[in-house]
Amino acid sequence: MDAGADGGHSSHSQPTSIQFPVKLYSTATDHKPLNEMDFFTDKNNHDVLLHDHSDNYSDHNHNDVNTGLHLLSRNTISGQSVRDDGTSTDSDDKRTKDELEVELEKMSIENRRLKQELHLMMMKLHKREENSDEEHKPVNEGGEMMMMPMPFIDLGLASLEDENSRSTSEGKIHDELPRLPVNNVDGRDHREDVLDQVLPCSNKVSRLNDTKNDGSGSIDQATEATIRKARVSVRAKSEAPMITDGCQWRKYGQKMAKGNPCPRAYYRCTMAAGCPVRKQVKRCAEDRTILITTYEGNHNHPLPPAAMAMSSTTSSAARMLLSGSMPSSDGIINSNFLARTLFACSSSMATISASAPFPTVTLDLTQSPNTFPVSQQQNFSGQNTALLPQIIGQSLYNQSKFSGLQLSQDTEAGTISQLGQLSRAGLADTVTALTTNPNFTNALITAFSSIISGGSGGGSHTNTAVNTTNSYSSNNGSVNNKDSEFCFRGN
DNA sequence: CGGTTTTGACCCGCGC
DNA sequence: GCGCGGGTCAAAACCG
Repeated sequence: MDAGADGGHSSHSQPTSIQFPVKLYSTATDHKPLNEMDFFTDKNNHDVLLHDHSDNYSDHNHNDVNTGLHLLSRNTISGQSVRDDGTSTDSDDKRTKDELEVELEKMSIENRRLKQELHLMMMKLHKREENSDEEHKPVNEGGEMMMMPMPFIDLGLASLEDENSRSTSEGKIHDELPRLPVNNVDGRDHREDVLDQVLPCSNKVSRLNDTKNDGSGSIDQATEATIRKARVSVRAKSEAPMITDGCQWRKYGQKMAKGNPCPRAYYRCTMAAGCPVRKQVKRCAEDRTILITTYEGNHNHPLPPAAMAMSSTTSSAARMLLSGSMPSSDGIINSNFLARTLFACSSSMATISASAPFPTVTLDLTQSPNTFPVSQQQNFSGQNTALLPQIIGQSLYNQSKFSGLQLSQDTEAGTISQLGQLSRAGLADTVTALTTNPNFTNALITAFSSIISGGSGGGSHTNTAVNTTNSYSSNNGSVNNKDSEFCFRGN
């Protein structure tokens, strides 16, 4: 068999009894196959998102793994260089225990801060419910902070794909969220509100797309099909047969792809029964050191933090693509719009392929990310990679502000339908404004770069490099309305 | 023994 | 209608 995507390596067998999220995250790390490219295992920090550092994560197996990464980015841990194989340089040895403790303490503080923020959101929600005339239950009778399963920050297609089923039989993703009191004035489950507050922009953008629920639905069948088929592809240099993205996968097929001597492997998510997420893993025909992983669909179950990073990031990219793919009121397919915009802002980061069978966002991590503006690097340097979903969510949010997108924070009944009634042209403008601003794409790529640096090198505080040539020249790529593929190159 | 991988068969959409 | 290619199924083999 060709040393292709599959390579006869098994996805890690993991306990079917899931004690989310700690158990899974820990297990995924500990049982990582040695020949698997680990994108998201961040050895020094992780779960500041919602969990204490003092818990189970601390006993990660820190075996050095030769990921086979040939990443061009410069890996750093708190400013110190590390080799690509994840081992530290000599200077690392000089790090004192105190320094590590200080770092840990910083992360703990950040963890607490985020917890407080979440708690505040929950309290806010609770307060709003108290103000209603309806009888209600406290958000959390124990008075403790409510732990939210990870999917609540999933920006992904689930809201599009699965809300379809929600309207009829209560979508699974929605039900994965903890039950908040539903007996509100509007009778609406206010988990929606929590979603809004955690990621104000991205989720509302998703709802802009989701016009089916409010009866004003105007997304036709073709668009729905496009939505379901939208994919996010990640290109990365790796000799490993597969990247570790925090999820469990089961291989269900392999095919020889036309024009590629390397087989394409098909995987489905096995973290939950009936999870619709699939991924394809193949190698680039031109450069077999490049591993191409394509994700489709969205998880219908809680994800470990490591998986959230990938899920949210790819979903954000997909969201952007899908937003741009919506037919606008003036009849222009906005993928054109988006494509032109991307070209205009950065040809080095955006290429378009008409060969993709489905709308595909490609995150190209095979190039050096060292070409971002210093300001942007500084924005993300030192960010905890476990915060990637927030980084991207914030990125989306910030860019929406830049673009003048002022989506109502109001979560009263009817808001969703109001959002759904926003004109498509307005959405197109929003998407365009979003993507016109190079900060967004830079942010996305930088965040990914941080992940890679962190995952391969074990560093948590990854600084992107110093070289800051940011070229935004034009490109002569073609645009295909139906089969657009946007490729963000960290070049 | 249960879960995963392998691999040929099958299905389906698309272009001619 | 036919062939092709992508994607999935499912039985057998494999593995821990």
